[in-house]
Amino acid sequence: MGTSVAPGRTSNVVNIAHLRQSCRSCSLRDLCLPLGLDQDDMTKLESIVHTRGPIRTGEHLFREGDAFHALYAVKSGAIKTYTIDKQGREHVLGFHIGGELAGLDAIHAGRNRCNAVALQTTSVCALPFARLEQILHEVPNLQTQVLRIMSREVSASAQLATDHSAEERLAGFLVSLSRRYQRRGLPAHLLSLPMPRRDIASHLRLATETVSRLFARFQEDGIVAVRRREVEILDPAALEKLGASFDLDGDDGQRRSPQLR
Amino acid sequence: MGTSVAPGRTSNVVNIAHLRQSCRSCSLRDLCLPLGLDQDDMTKLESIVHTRGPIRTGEHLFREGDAFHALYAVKSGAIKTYTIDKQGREHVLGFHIGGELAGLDAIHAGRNRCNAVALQTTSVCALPFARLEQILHEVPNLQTQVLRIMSREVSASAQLATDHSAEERLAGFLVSLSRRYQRRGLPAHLLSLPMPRRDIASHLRLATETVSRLFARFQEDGIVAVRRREVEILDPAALEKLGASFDLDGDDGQRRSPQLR
DNA sequence: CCCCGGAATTGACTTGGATCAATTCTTACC
DNA sequence: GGTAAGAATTGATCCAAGTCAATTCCGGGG
Repeated sequence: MGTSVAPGRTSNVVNIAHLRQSCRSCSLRDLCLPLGLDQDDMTKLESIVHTRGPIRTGEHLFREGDAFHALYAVKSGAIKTYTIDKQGREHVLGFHIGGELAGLDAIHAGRNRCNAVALQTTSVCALPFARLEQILHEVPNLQTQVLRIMSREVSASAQLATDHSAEERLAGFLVSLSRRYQRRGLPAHLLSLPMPRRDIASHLRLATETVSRLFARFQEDGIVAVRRREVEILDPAALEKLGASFDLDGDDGQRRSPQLR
Repeated sequence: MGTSVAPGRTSNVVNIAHLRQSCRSCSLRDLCLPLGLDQDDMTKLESIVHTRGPIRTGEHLFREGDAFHALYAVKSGAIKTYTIDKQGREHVLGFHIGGELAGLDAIHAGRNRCNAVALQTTSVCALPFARLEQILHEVPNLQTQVLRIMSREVSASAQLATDHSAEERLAGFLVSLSRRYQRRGLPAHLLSLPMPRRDIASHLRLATETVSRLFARFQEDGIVAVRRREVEILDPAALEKLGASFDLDGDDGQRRSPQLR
């Protein structure tokens, strides 16, 4: 797998040469790590990043138990992470769309704690962790970024834990997805979900049927319009009121002026 | 309790002078950040850390919305972190005992995302974040430590999310507490819980009554002996089997030889 | 020592969401 | 274009855990 795209002969070479300088011109530049880096810093980051060609739907990016050597930034497409418990049940831990980082939970144990599989054709940037750690020393802004991203991850799961009822959980999920789509530059009120109901259900610890019924209910109430995997948010305010969630980014819009230090 | 024992007049001065060099001699040295630091590195860390005298039961260490400037390492005692949702309900996010770090979720937003309150008389070390960030550049091992700790936090919440039934959640909670007590040097099979049932329930998203009933059930089954806040684990294996959880530290005992890089 | 108030337990009842079971809708492939 | 296989919806029933309501257990203060 790996870079074995369409099995073209030269594709590897071309890819790497082309993508080596991708951070600078990447459309996700403001989402992924490079936020606030100057040209020099960017060059350092680019020197370690390498893009992995399209991963097709259902292919795995990594598996639980694999030795950990890289973090992955999603460039396009979407992945889900999950574990299998002792009883053989799958638990979806999360979804990652463009501009989001996967694999952070592996740092601690030195091996991956979950499986990551593509929900669509997906391409990712691999950030070899050993090298990343080195340049974190040299590039203060990058260190800050990584710490902030990990911190956000911690907040996000705390967030999820506060939603109680099935209704709150699904509403919260849609609100969170909407925000992430927006950040990513996608329409915030017309979500095209990359994952099946089953995965949403597993992620929210609900039965598939419950998710389906809730979508139906939200639709009856005029909050959303659901067409299979396409969810149009008609009444964002109502949705936010249903979720117990607060804003993950802190006080609306403060994000531009990082309060740190 | 810290070192301020009897409330002497000069205790503050003495405290600070004494505690400035505490990391080196701290009994939590192997738990908290300093793991694997040499003398020089330790000195740097000590230069920024300062201990905060006893926080009494019910006193807050920080509150949601406060500007973030420090991480806190618990030296002795225990704290809980929680949020209040829009409906005014309290949600316990977690508990921190000696050797554990609180406030990691605040880095991202630049302000605290939750409240932290002492469950017992507690003393903590404050790590001013701005200065910590600086020395992370200079002390590679420390950076690694911080990344690993944050990563573990991420794994831990993923972990919690995989437990489904009430039984699994309480069993998992006890197993996790037991491991943390052990790491901290406390008896792993005789837990004295610093928190009331209500907090356990909130943390596990259960009703207090359910927690109570489950303790009763576990006791009937000979898995634990419960005497109010004292829980004796009689059959650790059975408890572990009940929780869906896997080992947070990865492959048993590897911890001494960090697999990273 | 007794009394008070919060913590914990125990019991009776209710309910949200799971489970089981069809049925319909989509998409992919002959 | 027809069919097969999975995805999603819808309906009927059941049960784990929540809620409501006492009761008991402690620890602290007068």
